[in-house]
Formats: sequence, structure tokens, C-alpha cells
Amino acid sequence: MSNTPQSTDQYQNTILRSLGDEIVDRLYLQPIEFKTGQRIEEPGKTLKQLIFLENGMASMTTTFQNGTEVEVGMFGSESVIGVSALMGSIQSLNHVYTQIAGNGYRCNLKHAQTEFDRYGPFNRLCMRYVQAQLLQSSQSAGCAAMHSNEQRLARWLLISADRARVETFKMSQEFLSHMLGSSRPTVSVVAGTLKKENLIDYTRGVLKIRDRTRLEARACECYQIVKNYLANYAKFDTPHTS
Amino acid sequence: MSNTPQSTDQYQNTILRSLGDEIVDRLYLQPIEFKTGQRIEEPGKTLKQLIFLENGMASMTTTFQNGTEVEVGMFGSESVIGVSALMGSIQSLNHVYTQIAGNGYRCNLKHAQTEFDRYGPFNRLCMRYVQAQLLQSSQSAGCAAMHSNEQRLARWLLISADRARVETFKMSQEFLSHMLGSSRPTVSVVAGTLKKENLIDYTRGVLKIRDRTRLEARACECYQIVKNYLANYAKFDTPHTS
DNA sequence: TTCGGTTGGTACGATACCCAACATAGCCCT
DNA sequence: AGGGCTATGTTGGGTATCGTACCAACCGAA
Repeated sequence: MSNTPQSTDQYQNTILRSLGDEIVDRLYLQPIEFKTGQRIEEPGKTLKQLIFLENGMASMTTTFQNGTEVEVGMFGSESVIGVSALMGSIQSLNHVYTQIAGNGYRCNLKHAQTEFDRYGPFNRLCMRYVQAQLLQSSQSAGCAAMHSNEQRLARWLLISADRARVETFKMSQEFLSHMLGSSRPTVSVVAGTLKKENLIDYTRGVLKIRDRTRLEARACECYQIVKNYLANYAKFDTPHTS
Repeated sequence: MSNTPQSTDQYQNTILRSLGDEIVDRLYLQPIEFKTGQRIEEPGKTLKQLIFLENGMASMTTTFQNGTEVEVGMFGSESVIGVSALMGSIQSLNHVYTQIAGNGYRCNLKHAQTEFDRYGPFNRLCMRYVQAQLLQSSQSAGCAAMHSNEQRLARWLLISADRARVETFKMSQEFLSHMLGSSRPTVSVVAGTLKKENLIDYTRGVLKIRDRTRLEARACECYQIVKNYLANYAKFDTPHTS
């Protein structure tokens, strides 16, 4: 069922792993490291590259008129950042920047476009990934409307850990409050509860997941839905090849 | 700057309008009418068709474990429903059904796939539309996290009116509460406020926008952002043709 | 060691919203 | 006109969360 000849498992990134060596070669990837808080995209700026994360995590955020910032999307080793440039939106719409340091590969937009225009596996994987992004956004929209801050915080921590492929990461409460669209004191209280019950460890911005199972029980179902989808989106043939 | 030879303006639908006659012919469209509440997609069910709405409005909803249902996406004359089938997600993920009666065109998935695989204007428009969907979802996610029920109700009414191309439509409070992810009494109160101020008329489920300007002022900025994007997404050349 | 900056904990009043319940009003059918 | 039925209006109490404020803990630089 796998959708192309597998390359060696030298990559953590879902898409790179699913592409054959030959195709990856044509992308002319350049290794790149990310510090925490590094900007990848800015609204209105023309996209010039794709980023394939190997580990670490990046957020996409929207800034409202009153200056508040909310996370509306997230990227990790399952994703390719900037794929909208291949789909006709060459201007970025939102901020994207790393939340958890990591590394990955940079791909010049020209090379990506050329490969995309071969309408082969890379093209199909990008389209599938966009579907995955859509699922994530939709789920987040419903989640924000229906679920409590505790559920959403638990979900957010789990997602971040999954994507960054780490169980420990640095993350201030101020920051978490922006991610959830809640207030900082609320994060403090909610995180305090989870900490008291030993689900997480949280000291001066360093966050560690201690009991993943119970933390998952506290998170809303949105966590599993998105996780399952991301785990499988690249695995099956498209109708093109069936 | 327009992206293909225009067909005559016989269509209201953004995508059909942007495609040339020749391409539209190859889609073998069949006219179709929608009553309120008619199902278009169901989760897990295999997609067999695309729908191009000419007027009326359809919602995509997610149902949570506890049975509550929330709207996570919306379709109108700017959209094509079921495009994910062309992008590798041949199973529907969510419910989609009409909220405001209308009509449109049905396109067999096979014909759509064939045209899509020509990698011409139809392919590019579909990709652009998916970007538009993504923007809508993202914005909704942020909106649900940050904005009040009043703002969101006002936004929702305006969006619905725009998409359905009508200023009057039928819509129960029970239903609106699901759309917003709020409770029915809340809708009653909020709608009551807007009604007292003569922004809307609302009698026994029939809703009419009376003062669009002032209603827009009550809605959050998300309304304009999405509206602008939808008004323009099909208008410019993709990088392919530049 | 001291200082300044950042981060975290907590309190408190205000508010938005929920939930459940009940009363009312119009619609349809007979 | 009467009897359900559905949708709306309204209420009251409870809860989650906000906003503001203030203090404490910690970190790194001087």
C-alpha cells in the first residue's frame, strides 16, 4: 500500500520518508537548524522556500486587531511548511515561527515547484498534507468552541511533544496562553492542577510530560483524531494510482 | 490577470465562472436542487461527486463523543464541495449538509478526476480553493477562541447571507447554537439584542438582515478577512502561468 | 552579592456563558 | 376552536474564565 519506493529511513519527516531517493535528490535540500522563536513566515511576505522539519515544532498564529495573537496551526516532523506557495498562495497569510528548537531541511521554492509540476508522488503528498492541515484547523475550530482550557492545554502539550519528538521542552505560561487564546493566570491554574496530580512537571518554563496516559485522558478527543490522521495521511495510494 | 478565458456569466459559482466553457463541458454537470437539511457528505462514506453550489449554503460539522455537533466549515457559491476526493482523501471526514436551500451542479467524481489530472486551470483552481478553505478554518479556530458569542453570531449571519446570496433565510435558534458551539438560550439572548436594535429581524426562525452596516460593526474582524479572501482567491494567476 | 528582568503563583471582583427549567407563542391538524 | 408540537423568551443559580494586580521565585549580568 505504500505510495512510492521507500528511501532509507534517514529522515524523520513524514513526507521525505515517503518519497523515493531520486525525488528527494531533486529537491536539493539544505540542512537547517532552528532556535526557539525563529521566524519562518511573516504575513504578506513572499514565500521563497519550503521547510521540512525533522524535529522541533513551529506554530502558525493569527494576530487580531487588538494585538492578541492566537495559534491557528502547528507544524512538526509530519509537515511541510510553505506548501501553499505551490498551490497558488505565494504570499504568506500568517506568522509561522519555531516554538521548540529543532532542525530540518530547507528547499528552494523553485526546485519544489519544478518537482511539484511533475505531478508525481511529491505533488500528491503535498495535496494530502494540505488535507491534513485542513483537518487540524477544522478540529481546532470545533475544539476552541467546545472544550475547556484544561482539555485544550492537555491536548496542546501532547501534540507538541509528539511533533517535536521530545517529552521535555521550554514553554512559558505567557506563551501557552497565546497558544490557547486564554489568559496567563488561567494557564497557571490549569497547569498547576496537572502538576499537582503529577501528570506534568513544570518548573520555570521547562515542561515535562510525566504521565502520558493520564494526560491523554484529560485531553479532549481532538488529540487522538488529529494524531491518527497525521499518522496515516501519507500511507495510502491516491486514487490516481489505484 | 484573469486566469482563464472566461465563459459567459451563466454561473454564480466562483469556480465555474473562472473556467472556460470547454473545461466546464468536460465536467458534465448536472443541475441539482437542495432542500434545507439535505445531506451531501457523511463521515466515512466514500465520495462520489463534487458539488458546485450556485446559491444556498451548506455547513460542514463535526460531532463530538458527547453527541454535540459544531460547525467547522461552510460552503456557498464560492466553493466546490468534495474537492478533498481529488486530493487523496476519498473518504469524507465530516457531515456536510445544506442549511439554506438552493441549487447547483453535481459532477461525477470520475469526470472531475479526469479533468483534474489534466493539470490545467481546474486543477489550479481546486488547489486555490483548498487554500481558501484552510484560511476559513484557521480563522474560525482563532475566532472561536477569542471572540464573543455576539460577535460570532453577527459574523455567522453575514457570512451565511453572503454565501447564499439572500438577506432572508430560515434558521432555528437550536440550529444556530450548534453552529456557534453555544447554548440555545445564549443565542436567544444575543439574537434578541440584535433584534431590539433593529440590526436583524427574527420571527419564528425566519431571519432577515435589516442593517448590514451596523451588523458588520458588531461582527468580529474575521468576517472581512474571510470575505476578502473568498472574493479574490480565484482572480490571479498561479505561479505556473506567470 | 546585588540588581533588574522574566516568569510563576495567587487573589478578587466582574463577566460571559452554561444548564435546567418553565412559560409563552405561533403552527398544523382535525 | 382545541390539542399537541415545536420554537422562542426568560429566569436563576452555578461555573469557567477574564483582567488586573501584586508578590515571590528564579536567572543572569554586573
